[in-house]
Amino acid sequence: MAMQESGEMYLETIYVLSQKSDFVRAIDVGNHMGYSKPSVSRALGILKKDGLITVGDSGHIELTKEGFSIGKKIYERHTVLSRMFMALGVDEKTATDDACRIEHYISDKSFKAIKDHIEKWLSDD
Amino acid sequence: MAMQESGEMYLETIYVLSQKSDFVRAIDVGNHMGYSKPSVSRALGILKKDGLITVGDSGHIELTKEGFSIGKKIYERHTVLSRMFMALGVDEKTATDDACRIEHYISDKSFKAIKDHIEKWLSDD
DNA sequence: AATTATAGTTAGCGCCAGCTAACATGTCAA
DNA sequence: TTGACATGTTAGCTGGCGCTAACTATAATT
Repeated sequence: MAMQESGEMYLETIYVLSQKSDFVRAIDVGNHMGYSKPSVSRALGILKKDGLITVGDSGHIELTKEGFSIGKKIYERHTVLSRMFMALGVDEKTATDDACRIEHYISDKSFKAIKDHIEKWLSDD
Repeated sequence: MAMQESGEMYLETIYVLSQKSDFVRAIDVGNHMGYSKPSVSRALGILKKDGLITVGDSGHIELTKEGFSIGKKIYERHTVLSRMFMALGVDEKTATDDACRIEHYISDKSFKAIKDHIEKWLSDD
């Protein structure tokens, strides 16, 4: 089945936390997202079942190749969309909040179109 | 409670159908959205309870002032976002599909920023 | 008048994805 | 060693919002 907003958010969070720490545990994900332990536990179970993460005996979460590529993709959208909104004069909080929702709903095609456009636009100006 | 994507879609649909017809019934909404009668029936019940629509004895649906303003607002976002994506070179189907989801998730601030920008950008070019 | 079609509702199912309560484990400190 | 805190899981609740099946009521057709 197609990845849901929820699953993408978990993967993105794991991706981001992995950049900053040597390891990522369920509790870290929950703290970062503001979700309860059981919610995280179940969500990770699904991601594991779907082959998007692996969890070692120590509880350390690793993204699989596919999980990594989704997490990274969503995070890139997040940064590009946030920067776009801020470049348009939107305050940081609103920009990142909006990016955080839209990142899950925009198609590859439209995202690429936006990205290409703002690159051109920001360099021309 | 805050308006959900689902409720906004119903209001937008009723708004659009109202522009084209003398009256709008539940069945028309269902046909347009591709939803079953019971789904529409319940959704309309909620919108009615929330004071966003009224339904006369004939089954004709009317938007209240508040329902109208939401429907109109979402529809405006739909058209502006669609046109934006198409102006960026995205095909019509993708553009409208994306607009149809994003229209529910973008803040007023960011939408206004985008709208202002593309107006300027399209006129400059 | 009897049948059939159209419109709407009620009851109940399923999936998603939060939540709390309660419990199992493991580690660390008194 | 024992008690407390941290981490994770299980069971079960909730609300959102699709669905089908089955019913009612009204309108149109034969």
